[in-house]
Amino acid sequence: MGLTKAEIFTDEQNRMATMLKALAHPARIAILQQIISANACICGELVEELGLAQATISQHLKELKNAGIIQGTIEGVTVCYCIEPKVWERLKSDLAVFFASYNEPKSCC
Amino acid sequence: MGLTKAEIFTDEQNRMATMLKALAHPARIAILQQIISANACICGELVEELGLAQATISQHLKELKNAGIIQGTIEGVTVCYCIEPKVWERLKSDLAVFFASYNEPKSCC
DNA sequence: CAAATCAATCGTAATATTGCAATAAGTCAA
DNA sequence: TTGACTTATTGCAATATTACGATTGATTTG
Repeated sequence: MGLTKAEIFTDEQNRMATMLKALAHPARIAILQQIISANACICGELVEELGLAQATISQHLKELKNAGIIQGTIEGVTVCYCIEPKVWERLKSDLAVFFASYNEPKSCC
Repeated sequence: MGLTKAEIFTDEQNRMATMLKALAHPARIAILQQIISANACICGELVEELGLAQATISQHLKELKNAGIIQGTIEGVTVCYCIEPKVWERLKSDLAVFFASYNEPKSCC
């Protein structure tokens, strides 16, 4: 169907999956790495750095923005993107909790 | 197109995106939580726990297995799934590094 | 061996995603 | 106001994903 049955899962599971999906593309990973390494923000330099069309980059930025991971501020002609600290920290800690919930193999198949 | 241009990204970015994509579905999050909380392993109990058809669960398990996150062992008639410790730990640490690469807002838009 | 049981696979339908060209929309500078 | 420039949006085309019924394959039990 291509349609997730969101109603049978918990809010936590849905939220987590949504955030992970926003990250689950190499272009979006690359965009985030660029934004982070440029310390402050970036705009259409992303189009030059990555080898994708402007429309494509804009679309990926939109998805990251929809997930709340980044924030975009219009600065004259350009748009400045940066990490949304609270969402970033929350996701970071949610993932840490999730991954910590598995504690080594005691006995297994 | 629906086809990612994997060749323009680094191996690291592609690998990370692939792993995240494997996690990026509420059913797969739920499956992993079940496997973890059942301490050892599980099999078709997942079909009962989650409200999805057997074929659907099997498909999700296959994706997790393809990503290397879980491992399945045939035990008679049933199949026992469990976390693959090494892959789990590696992903855990890769994500920790990724999320730690952003250190609070110094000055931003 | 036959029946029962469990899981994987196949086939199909209904979306979703990715990527881009073309175009629109916004802002600055002259 | 008119260009020039930057980003967003629209409209495709080409896959990919999600879900399930039906079937197949493997294994145990009667």
